[in-house]
Amino acid sequence: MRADAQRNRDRIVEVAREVFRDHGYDASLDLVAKTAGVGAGTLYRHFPTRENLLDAIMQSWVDRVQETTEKVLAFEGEPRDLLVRWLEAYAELISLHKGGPAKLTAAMGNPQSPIAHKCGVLAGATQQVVDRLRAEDALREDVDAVRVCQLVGGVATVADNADQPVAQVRPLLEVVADGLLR
Amino acid sequence: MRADAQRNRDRIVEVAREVFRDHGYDASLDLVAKTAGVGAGTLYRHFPTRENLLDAIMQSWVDRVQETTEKVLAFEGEPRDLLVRWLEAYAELISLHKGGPAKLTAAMGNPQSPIAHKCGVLAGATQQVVDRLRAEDALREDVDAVRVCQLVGGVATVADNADQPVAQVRPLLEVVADGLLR
DNA sequence: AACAGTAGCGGAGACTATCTCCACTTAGTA
DNA sequence: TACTAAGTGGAGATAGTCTCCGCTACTGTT
Repeated sequence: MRADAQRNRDRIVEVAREVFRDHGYDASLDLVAKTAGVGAGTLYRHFPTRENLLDAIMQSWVDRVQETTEKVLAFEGEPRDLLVRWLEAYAELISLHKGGPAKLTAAMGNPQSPIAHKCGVLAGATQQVVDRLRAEDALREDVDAVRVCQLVGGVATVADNADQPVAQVRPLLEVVADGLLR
Repeated sequence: MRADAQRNRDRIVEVAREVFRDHGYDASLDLVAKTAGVGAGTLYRHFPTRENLLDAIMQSWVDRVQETTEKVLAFEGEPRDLLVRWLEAYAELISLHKGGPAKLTAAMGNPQSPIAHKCGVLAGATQQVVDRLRAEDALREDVDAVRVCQLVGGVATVADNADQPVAQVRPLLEVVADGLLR
């Protein structure tokens, strides 16, 4: 990629992050372009869809997921504790942006989605948690990582839609955790 | 209201129901107007916002909720059976329209919403189920009707976002049910 | 340093959806 | 039948998405 194109790309991502934070994820993309000082065509060439742009913005989010994941997986203790910790971490991670829970949970089950691969870390970590609980025979038989993600995703989506802070759904996550365990 | 205005109103509601079913909740309102054979102005005078129109459409939905509710509440059997039946009925009822789970679950916690009062029947029925389980001391202490609604709403929302049929989330509802019970 | 070739740019404008305005039509009434 | 105000419809204002293409200027070559 040419140097000036790279500069524009970076600038668009940087500006978009601010615009989306200030105006919500529905903000006009033309506004993003104008604020970044580029034409609409330039924005759309770099990011054909809104999702592609979100994808780029989320790169820093992926780093954060990685970090949190390692922390939780390092935990050695009761299965229920591990599970609750993971569910909470998961809910928090997907709720960092308004609209995140719904978007990420939908992307999780749809490999076509441009942000699907960003979810890989989350899916992988959930799988690891499931494996550990399975090894200790603490989990229901009919449960897999996908279902865990769906359940937490659902709870987080509800909180997000109601403009509630994620912290407030802890009791729901405990219910989910107890339902997941034997 | 003048007779012709009433006719137009009824026709718009009838047509909108079909259009929304076929094209999703985001269908163009101008399309609804055109299909109903009225001008956009007529539609917007009767229903200033999209939500107002949805509200009108949902009247028949309320009737259906009432009916289903009575059926489930008439069930006499094991607490877990009752709960699972209700969770399934609930999920199905809020999933009748694409986008319904998210909209209804959000409205459930927001009394300002134009469709909030439509949820009264659902909330009431859930409360009745909770009361019965509570009487039999089958429910966790920290659980109330609101939380039950949030959990099922979340699961249904995930299914809806992923374009899965509601029937497919039965296992998730069982997990939720087991988590809710003592 | 000058040049050529092309990657990349910008923004006008096509397209679509929402919603308003007001000249015109028609139901209800006397 | 004639009056009047409730009701209508659809053109057009406004706003967002996305494309097209003539022009600009970056980069590698000489």
